[in-house]
Amino acid sequence: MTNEPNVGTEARRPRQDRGTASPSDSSAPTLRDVGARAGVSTMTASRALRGDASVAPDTRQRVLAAASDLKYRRNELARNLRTGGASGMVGLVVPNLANPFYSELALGVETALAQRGTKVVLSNTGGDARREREVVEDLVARRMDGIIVVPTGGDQSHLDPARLQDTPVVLAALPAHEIAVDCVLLDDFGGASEATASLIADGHRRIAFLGPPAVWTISERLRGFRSALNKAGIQPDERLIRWQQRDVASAARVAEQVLTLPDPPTAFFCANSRNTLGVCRAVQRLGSDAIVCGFDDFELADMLGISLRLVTYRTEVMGERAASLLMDRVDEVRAGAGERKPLRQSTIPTALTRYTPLARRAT
Amino acid sequence: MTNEPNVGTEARRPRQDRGTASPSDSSAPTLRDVGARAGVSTMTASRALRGDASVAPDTRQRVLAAASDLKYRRNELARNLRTGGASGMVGLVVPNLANPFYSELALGVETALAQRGTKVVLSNTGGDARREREVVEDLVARRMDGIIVVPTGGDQSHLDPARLQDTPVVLAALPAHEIAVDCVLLDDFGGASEATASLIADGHRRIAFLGPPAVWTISERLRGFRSALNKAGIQPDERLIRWQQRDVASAARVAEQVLTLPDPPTAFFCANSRNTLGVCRAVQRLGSDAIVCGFDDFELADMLGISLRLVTYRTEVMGERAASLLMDRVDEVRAGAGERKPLRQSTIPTALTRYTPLARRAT
DNA sequence: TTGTATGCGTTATCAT
DNA sequence: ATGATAACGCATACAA
Repeated sequence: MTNEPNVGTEARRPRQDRGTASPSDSSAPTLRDVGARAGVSTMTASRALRGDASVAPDTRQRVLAAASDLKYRRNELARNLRTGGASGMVGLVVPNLANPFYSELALGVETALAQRGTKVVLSNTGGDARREREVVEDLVARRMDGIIVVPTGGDQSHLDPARLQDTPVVLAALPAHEIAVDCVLLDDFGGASEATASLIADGHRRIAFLGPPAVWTISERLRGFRSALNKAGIQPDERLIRWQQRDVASAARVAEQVLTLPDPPTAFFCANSRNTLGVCRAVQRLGSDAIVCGFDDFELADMLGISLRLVTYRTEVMGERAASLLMDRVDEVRAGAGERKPLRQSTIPTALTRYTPLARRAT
Repeated sequence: MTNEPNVGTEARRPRQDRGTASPSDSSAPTLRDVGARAGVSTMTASRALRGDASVAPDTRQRVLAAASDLKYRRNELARNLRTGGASGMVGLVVPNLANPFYSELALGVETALAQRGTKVVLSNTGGDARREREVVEDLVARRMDGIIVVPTGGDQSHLDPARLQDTPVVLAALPAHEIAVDCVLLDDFGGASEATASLIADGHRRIAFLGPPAVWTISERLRGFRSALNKAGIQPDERLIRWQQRDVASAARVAEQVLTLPDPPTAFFCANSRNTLGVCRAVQRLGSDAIVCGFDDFELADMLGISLRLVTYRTEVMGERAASLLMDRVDEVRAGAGERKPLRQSTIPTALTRYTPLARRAT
C-alpha cells in the first residue's frame, strides 16, 4: 500500500470489517457488511434484500443468510434520504393526550395510518400556542410527510403549508382560519340543534344552556341551540344562557342558581361534559326533575342514576378521516406539481344517545 | 465544457439552481441552495446555521437571510445519518390508546422526552402479539434510539435488545421475562395489600375478591389481597374469590351471586375498575351496605352515589420513569462500549383514595 | 446477473 | 474564515 490519494473503492474504506465482527459491536450492520459476508457487492445485497428479480437464486440465498446472521435491518432513514421519498411518518399535534377526546383521535389516526405503513409522531402541546409553533417547526425539520393538528389559540399562520416547505397540514376539531388546509370538524351545530329539538319535541319550552367560555366549537353549539328554538318559534330566555363555567363545580353552582329562579327551566342543554356533570349534580342535589341533555359522551353516563340524553360521536372516526385527508394531499404532492384539488372540509356526524339509569333497589 | 468524465464539483451538479427558484417548487431547499443564495459554500452555510464561531459576522448574516428567504429548514434526518447519531426518536408500543391507562402513560413519556428534544413514535397493537413483533421490527428499522413497550402476550423474546441491534428497550406495567431489559412496574402487590388491610382495620373479616382472568398484574393484586388477610390471621373463603369477570355486566352478576350467599361478605376488593363498577352496580341494586374497595382510579368515582376507596396511582409518572430509564440506556450506548450498568426495575407507588358521595336532596 | 460510479443532505476533516 | 473532499447507508443509472 502506497500513500497515493484515495483510489479505488475498497482501498479508501475506513469502516471496519463487519463480516467477522464481534456480536457485541455497538453500531448496526450495513448493506456493505451483508455484502461482504455473502461475498457480493453492496448493490447485489441491496437488490437481493429488496427482492429484485434480477438476482440469481443462490446469490439471494447467500445474501439472506448473511443478513440473518448479522441481524441486519435496512436503515429506513437512509433509504428514504436516497429515494428522495417520504419519511413514512406523520406528525400529530394535540393539546392534551390525557383527554379522551384527543387520545381517541390519536387512536383513529394511528389505526388509519398503520394500514399504510406510516408511523405517527406524537406531540403534546399542553394547550400552549408557543409550544405548538415550535413543535410544528421541529416536525417539518424532521421531514414529516404531513401534520395533523388540533390547533390551540386563534392565530394559525404558523400552520400554513406555504410556510412549512409545503408540508401538507390537516386541522382537526377546529376550522382553518385564513390558511389553505383541509379540516375535519364535528357537526357541532347539527348535534346541538338536533338535541335541542328533541327536548322541544318532548314539550319543553324553557330550556337552559350551560357551557364553558365560547371557543369556536362551543359557539357553534350555542348557535345550534338557538336555531332549534328559533325554528320552533320559541324566544330564548337570555337569563338561562350561561357560558362561563369551566369546571364541574361552577357548572353545578350556576345550575342551582338557574333552578332556583322563580320560573326555572324544565330542561338543560349543556355544551360540554363538565357542564353536563355539574348540572347532573345540581339536579340530584335539589331533587329537580329537569331533563338533562348535553354534548359529549362520557364513561359511566349510565351509572349516574339520572336520565341523560347526550350528543355522541365517534372520535376515532375523526382521526381516521383526518389521516385520510392528509394522505390524499401527501400523495398529491408526491405525484408531482400538478393541479391541487380544492380544499376539503369533512364533517363527522353526531348521534343522540339516551342513557337510562338502572333500576335501583329492585326487590 | 468538454465531454470529459465528471470533474469538479459544480460541473456535475444535476440539481436545479434554487437560488432563484420559484416559490412553488415542491422539494425543500437544501444547504446548497442557501449557500448559493448567500454566495458562500455549502459548508459555510452549514457552519453559519449551526452557530459555529468560526464564521464571520457579516457572512453569518447573509446566510441567515438567505435561509430565511428560502424558508430553509435543516433536514434532521440527513443530519442524523451523517453524524451517525441518534435519530432523536423513541418508539412507544401500547395495546390500546383509547384506554386511559395507556394514554396517560403516553403523555408521561411524551412529556419527559420532549424536554430532551426527543420525539415519540406511537404504535398501537390492539393487544395483538404478532402485530407487536412487526411493529417493533419496524421501529428498529427506522432507527429509534430506544423503545418503550407495554408487552402483550407471554413470549417476550422479540423484545430482547440482543436481537434488535442493541436498541435499548424498557418494559412498562409488566416485568421482563427472560430478557435483559429495564422495567417500570406498578406496586400491584403493595397497593392491594394496603387496601385490603384498610378493610380489615375497619373490622371486615369476610372480604370478597373480584377480578378479571389473571394476568401477571392481577395475580399480584390477588397475592397482595391474600397476604393482608394472612397477616391478620384471616382464612379467606375461597368461594368469595372470583376472577373470571372481564366486563362490568359479568362482574355485577357475580357480585349479586356473592351478596346473596347465606353468609355474604361485608366488603369487596376488586382487582380492576370494571369489576369495581360491576360491584357498585350490584351493591346499589340490592341496597347492600357492603363496602366497595378496588384497584384503579376512574373518573366520576365521586359521582356514583356510593362510598368508594380506590388504589390510585399516577400513570404519567410511570411513563416519565420509563422514559428516564430508557434514556439512561441510550446515553450509555452512545457513550461507548463501556460496562453496562446492572438491570433496573422501578416501582411506582400507589395510594389509597377515599371517595365519598355528595350529599343528596339537601334541603 | 453483477458491479461501478454517483448522489440524497448533511457534516468531519483537512486545506488554504 | 472559508472551501474542497469524502462519507453516513442506501438506491438509481449505466456499464460489463
